Amino acid sequence: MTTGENCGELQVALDIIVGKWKPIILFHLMENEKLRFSELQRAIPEITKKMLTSQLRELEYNDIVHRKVYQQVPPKVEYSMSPYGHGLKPLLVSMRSWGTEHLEHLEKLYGKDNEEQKEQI
Amino acid sequence: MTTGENCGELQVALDIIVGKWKPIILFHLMENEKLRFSELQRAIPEITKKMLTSQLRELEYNDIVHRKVYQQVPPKVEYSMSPYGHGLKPLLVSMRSWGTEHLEHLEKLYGKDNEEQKEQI
DNA sequence: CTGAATCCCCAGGGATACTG
DNA sequence: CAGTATCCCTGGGGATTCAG
Repeated sequence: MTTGENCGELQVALDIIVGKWKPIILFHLMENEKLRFSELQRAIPEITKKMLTSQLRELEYNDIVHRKVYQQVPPKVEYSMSPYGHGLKPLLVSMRSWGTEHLEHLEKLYGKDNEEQKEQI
Repeated sequence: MTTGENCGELQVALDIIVGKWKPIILFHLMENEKLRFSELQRAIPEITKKMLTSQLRELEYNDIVHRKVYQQVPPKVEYSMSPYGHGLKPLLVSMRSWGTEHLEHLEKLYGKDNEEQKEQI
């Protein structure tokens, strides 16, 4: 087996949770059970409808989130983690804690004002 | 605590391993102990020098990989996982296995020919 | 051999307006 | 309310060239 051969699978996993908005969307859905489209919008004020829609659609395609449409007027749509999607939570949590520790590590390396140094790359 | 508040940490973790080439670079370095610049190039033929350099620089800044320069002519540079960087391996491996399982899951959902359907999003 | 510097392109997002 | 549809712009990468 050549090295890095099965790296595509990692990429697959990344594609699910990468995207400017997917992480925050996922955390909101992890902590809130059910959220309407407008609730997600209010929770993430900077996101546009277009982006929210597309990110949710991708997550839905990957069976991470479930989309429940209430046939009524005015429309009502609820998003939630799918049963399968819950299997992603441990990974999400692990990544978040690694990120937290990494921030501290960077601080040790470069000091508190590491933002400027980051620019210099 | 408002929901999604600490999502930035997840983003931090993602920024490390995201990038078209970082995953494959990391797997090569995980499995090979030490690799020269040109060896990485040969291992990943499609990558350009520019990209390889920039991705390695970012990984180096984050103390994931170590860069050892031999002061000699012709130049020789060896890249390897840093001691700290090894702490990322479990996460990488977890993500890869999740990715593997997810591919099977998608296959169950959409069948073997899921590439076409993916286009339809 | 290991990069740095330039130029260039296009797809991923943002802003805005419209619709069932 | 929950999206589409359009237009537009930026920057992440690719190709190529130069350099120590």
